[in-house]
Amino acid sequence: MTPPNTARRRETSRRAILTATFDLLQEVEYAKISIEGIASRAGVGKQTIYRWWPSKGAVVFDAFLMLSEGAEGGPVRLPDSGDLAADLTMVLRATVEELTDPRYEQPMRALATEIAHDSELAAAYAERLDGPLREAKRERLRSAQRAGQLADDLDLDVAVDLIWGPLFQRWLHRGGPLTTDWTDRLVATALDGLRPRR
Amino acid sequence: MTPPNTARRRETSRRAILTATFDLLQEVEYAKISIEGIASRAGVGKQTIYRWWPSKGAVVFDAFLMLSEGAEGGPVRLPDSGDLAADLTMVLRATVEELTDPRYEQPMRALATEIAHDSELAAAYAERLDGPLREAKRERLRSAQRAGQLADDLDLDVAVDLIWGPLFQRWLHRGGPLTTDWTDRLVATALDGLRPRR
Amino acid sequence: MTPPNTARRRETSRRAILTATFDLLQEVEYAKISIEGIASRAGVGKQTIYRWWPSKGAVVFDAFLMLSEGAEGGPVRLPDSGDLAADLTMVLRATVEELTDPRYEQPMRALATEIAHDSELAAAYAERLDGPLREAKRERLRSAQRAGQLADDLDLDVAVDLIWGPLFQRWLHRGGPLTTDWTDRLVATALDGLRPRR
Amino acid sequence: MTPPNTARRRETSRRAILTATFDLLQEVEYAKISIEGIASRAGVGKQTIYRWWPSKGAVVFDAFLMLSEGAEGGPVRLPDSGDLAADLTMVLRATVEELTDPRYEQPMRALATEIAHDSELAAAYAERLDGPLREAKRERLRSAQRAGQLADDLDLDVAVDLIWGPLFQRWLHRGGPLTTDWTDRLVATALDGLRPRR
DNA sequence: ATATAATCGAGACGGTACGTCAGGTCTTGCT
DNA sequence: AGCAAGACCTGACGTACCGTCTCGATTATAT
Repeated sequence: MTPPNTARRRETSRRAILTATFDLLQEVEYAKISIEGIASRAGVGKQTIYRWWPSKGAVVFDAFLMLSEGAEGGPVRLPDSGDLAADLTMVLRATVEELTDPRYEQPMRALATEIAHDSELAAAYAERLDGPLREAKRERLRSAQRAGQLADDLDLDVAVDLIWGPLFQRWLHRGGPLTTDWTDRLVATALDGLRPRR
Repeated sequence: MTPPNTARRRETSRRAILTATFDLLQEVEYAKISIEGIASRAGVGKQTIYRWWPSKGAVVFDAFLMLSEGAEGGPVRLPDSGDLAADLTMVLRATVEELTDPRYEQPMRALATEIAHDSELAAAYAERLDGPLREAKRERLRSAQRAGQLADDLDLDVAVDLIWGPLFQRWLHRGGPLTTDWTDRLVATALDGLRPRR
Repeated sequence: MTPPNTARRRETSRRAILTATFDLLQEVEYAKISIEGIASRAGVGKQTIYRWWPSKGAVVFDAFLMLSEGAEGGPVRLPDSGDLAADLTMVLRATVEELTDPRYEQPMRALATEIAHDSELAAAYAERLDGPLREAKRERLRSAQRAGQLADDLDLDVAVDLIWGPLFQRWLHRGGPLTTDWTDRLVATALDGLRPRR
Repeated sequence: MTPPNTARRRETSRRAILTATFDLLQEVEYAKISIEGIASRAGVGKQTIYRWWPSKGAVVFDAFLMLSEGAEGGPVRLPDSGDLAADLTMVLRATVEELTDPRYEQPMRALATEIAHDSELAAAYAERLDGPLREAKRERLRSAQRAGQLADDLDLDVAVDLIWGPLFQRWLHRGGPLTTDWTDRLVATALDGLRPRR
């Protein structure tokens, strides 16, 4: 994602570009964001963007990366109180909070749709951004599995998809309101399954 | 979605535009499709598009609508052999087939991302395109519920999300390969839930 | 200038079009006047204009024709007090008045430049609009010639051009201010010639 | 007539645009010339035209300017054989030749009518294009005046208008054929005046 | 008085050009 | 060498009009 020799690269320009990008994402519709706009907002020549990023999506992606690296101190962990249902409920509620936060909603939709169209970006996303988070989710489930709260033969990847897939889908496609009621039922249903339990 | 008086509208132009749109969606990346391109491909003046549709997304949407209306004869129904697991497995495999069909993949990604950015479009999608299909899904589950195969207190809407949400999410975000193996495990896990039975 | 059978033609529409045209000429730059604009201002279908006039210039021309026919009662005559210099001075001052009248300046510039580009229109202009006026000018000079105030062998057509040519030229090309001082000197110089007398 | 900083301007583009403009003026009716047409003929982006010229008329004007600057070597001078009538006759015949030359007629009509509608352009024309020529005309007359061939109190500006005004007027408004016979009579009448001598 | 046919208003249509915005490349000095 | 600045060619935007073409709904004779 950064072709030439990084040595002489000016760090201040890089940060200015990524910050300007993220700021713009919050302010205007994604489709209306332009390289020119980013450059002028960042006080940077267009060439400086084209030199270091192959596409607008890549800039957006790096803007998120910068943000997440800034936030992070050490590996991500999901809460583990021993009560899986309670922990999941809490995490999903927090996720909903973030997804509907006006500061992040538009930028995240932008990232999501860029990924949908660009498989290289999708791979980078899977590795750099989603990877650690997904591992944390898997880890929390593994812990529950060890505690006998989940089926032994459960495919943890499928399980992660089963819980978070519906949430992201509903959010991205506006399938309905993201209420706590809904997330709570989602967790319960995923844990118990559709079939009647005795 | 169609502002002026529809009376004098020329049906041949309308069809030409929608057909051209869908054809283009298969050939070139969505972002590179232009109103100008659609108009010239359809042999139509640009104004004729701007007169009847408010945005590129709306045209794309109507192109899908035309397609689905053409295909449909009566209400959509999911197979009902009495064996829910088998039926769902089959339907999901077919869905995967469609989602990865080169003719439809790009157009459907385009539609999905347009919906993600335009809530009006999302509403129209929910009502006109996804609505009947979702009702069919719910109906199949209701039938199973009546047969005692699903929990009595199951929220069918959540159930639908639980099965199809992960699928669409994995497809759209390229979360991994869409193999029959994965869909089969998805169905099984959704039906049984994450918790151990017995 | 009016092709089909004039019998069934609606006179009210014709007048509305010509009036609207002349009004528009006063209000907006000639280049910005459109058939659509005239039609909508006149409350008339575009086809009604296209049916009866071959070009925008022709409509403008007819608008002038209508005006001049309205004004006229009998043939045009220039004043003839017996004092040619005085009469010409007066007439030229009046002409300047008209050429710089804000109600007429723009429309007349429009007509003048249409004529410059369309020789058919120029012929119609020469015959219907300029013709009678030019004949009146010639007649006034002929009268002076009979009175021995002009050279016997004078070509009256050249004489008319010599007096009014410079005026129109200065007006149309904005060669300088059209003051009474200038017109008076023009008349005097034209009458006496450039060469020294005696 | 040239807004931004001229420093970075590409001279090749400028010349291509002006040349293309002049060429087009010879080929097609002025009203049918478009910025788009000029740009494509010149192999230039439209923006490059809009960047440096405010209007189509300004481009046309500069095209003429380029031509006249190319032709010129030093200040313009009218022939001075000592015989004013002969010299003027010759010059007017040459002017007629030029005005009716198929290469220049349409372009010059275009320039003339642009000037008629745009007073800024008219001012630029008066200063840059017509100015030197008019001074040459005045100078020739001044020389004749010194030689006692013209009245001492003659206003040379009026005199210039008296000779060339009728010519341009007849040409632009197609007032009649531009024969040598007519121009010769024009010169004679202007010199002698309308009043009888002796 | 009624049929009948041209004219009318309205405005959709396939086009062309408008003047603007942005994309991505290239060039020019400055640091 | 990287950079800010910005000119350049390209292509698309959304709008305004072009001149043609239906549509009913008036008229104004010609039956």
